Amino acid sequence: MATAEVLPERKVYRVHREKQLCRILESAERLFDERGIDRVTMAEIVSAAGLRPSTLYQYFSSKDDIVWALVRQTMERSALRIQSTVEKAHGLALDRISALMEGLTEQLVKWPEEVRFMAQFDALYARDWSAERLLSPEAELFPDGFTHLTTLIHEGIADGSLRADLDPQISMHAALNAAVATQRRLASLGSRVEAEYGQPVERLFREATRVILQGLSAQ
Amino acid sequence: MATAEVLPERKVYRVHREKQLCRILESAERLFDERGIDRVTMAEIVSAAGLRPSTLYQYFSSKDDIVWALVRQTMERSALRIQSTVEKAHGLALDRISALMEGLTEQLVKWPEEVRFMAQFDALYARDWSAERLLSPEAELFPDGFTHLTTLIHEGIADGSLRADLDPQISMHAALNAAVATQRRLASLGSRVEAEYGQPVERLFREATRVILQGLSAQ
DNA sequence: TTCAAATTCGAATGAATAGTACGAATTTCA
DNA sequence: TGAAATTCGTACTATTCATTCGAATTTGAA
Repeated sequence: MATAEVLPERKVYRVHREKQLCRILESAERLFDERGIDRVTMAEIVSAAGLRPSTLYQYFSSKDDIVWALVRQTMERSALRIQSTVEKAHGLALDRISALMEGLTEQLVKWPEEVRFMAQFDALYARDWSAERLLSPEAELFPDGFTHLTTLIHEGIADGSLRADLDPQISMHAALNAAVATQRRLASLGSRVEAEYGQPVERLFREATRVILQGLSAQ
Repeated sequence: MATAEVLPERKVYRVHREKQLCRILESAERLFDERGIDRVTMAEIVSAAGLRPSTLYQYFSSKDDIVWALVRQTMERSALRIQSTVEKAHGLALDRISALMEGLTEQLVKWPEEVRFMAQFDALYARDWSAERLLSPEAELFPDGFTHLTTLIHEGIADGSLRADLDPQISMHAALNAAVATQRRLASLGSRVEAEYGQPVERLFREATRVILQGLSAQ
């Protein structure tokens, strides 16, 4: 009692645990995408991951735990990918916004399951997620905070690439939100879109971002 | 066997049944919005409607039945409301599109729970809905079919209100889809949007539609 | 008021489900 | 090789769920 106890320094097989964690998350992600988050049971995840129930509970204490881990992972991944796309872009503000849209397109085409998962998150979890738990997707995209977006508008007006009548406080938020919303809805509807509109998802999304960019552009 | 049996002409207390049906659907709608479709149990719907389980099953054979009835009802209602908004609009194609966007705004502001419900539908049910079961939201809006949208672009280019470089085959689909997607995502995120962007949902949505319209507009 | 049929109720059933507990077997890695 | 970390196997509890069935109640027409 007199001296602080040294923490047990519990030994752990880190690489092994990391791999198991991955197995579980991958299985869960696939199942969530195939059947919807709320319809997937722990037992299914267990057997998809090739484990026993008691083992799974060594890693996650509930399905919600798994969901949140996946959300975090997915957001981080997609933020990194899109950031790297955007970083390559220089020049006019409009071009940088265009690069951002291109990043969203790439994600939609290459990792539609991720986008679908985030769409489920939007519709089901976003409303009662606690702020501490997670940054918003946009915040994840722009670590400097939303001032970055506001600045972008200012720069664009200054360099003549964006319309002068845009409102720095909200235009960029609105445009980005519209793009993300469109991306996620198209991912969710998937082949149904193609059947009804007779156009591939990618084409429709590109056209949507083109319209949005056109709406921001100076001429 | 020789003669066809006359159908029993089963007697039914129509007005009573209609009222009960309403009770059930209203209770279910509220619960679905509060807690998410897949997390609501039959027992909850039952008690929210003030019935016994066995009574509910006289009206709906499963939760899916209830969901689909609600989807149909919600789509019909919103399509009617928006149609009436659009019908009042005349003149340039751009103005008619603008009226459509205004209709979406009104719906978002006045009946956000309906929009949230449809957002859940998009994310969870849309992928495996059978075409016979339901028209798409856009098809519901435009009974004449999608040719209407294509025509609208043609007219807009002709009357000089829309950009000449739009693609009649997809521009309008893309714009409408973007607007609907934005509307549903904003409804889902709700107060979270306001907390993070510091702007009311309505303001953000109006700005998004403004950008989209600007992107379609000739100058 | 009466009566048959429509509707509701009460109670019960069986199936899934989440989550736990613990000792034995297996794997990891120093 | 050996100690410890991890998994397995199994069994168990308790809950929640959807659904059914026959009895009771209510309805509306005569």
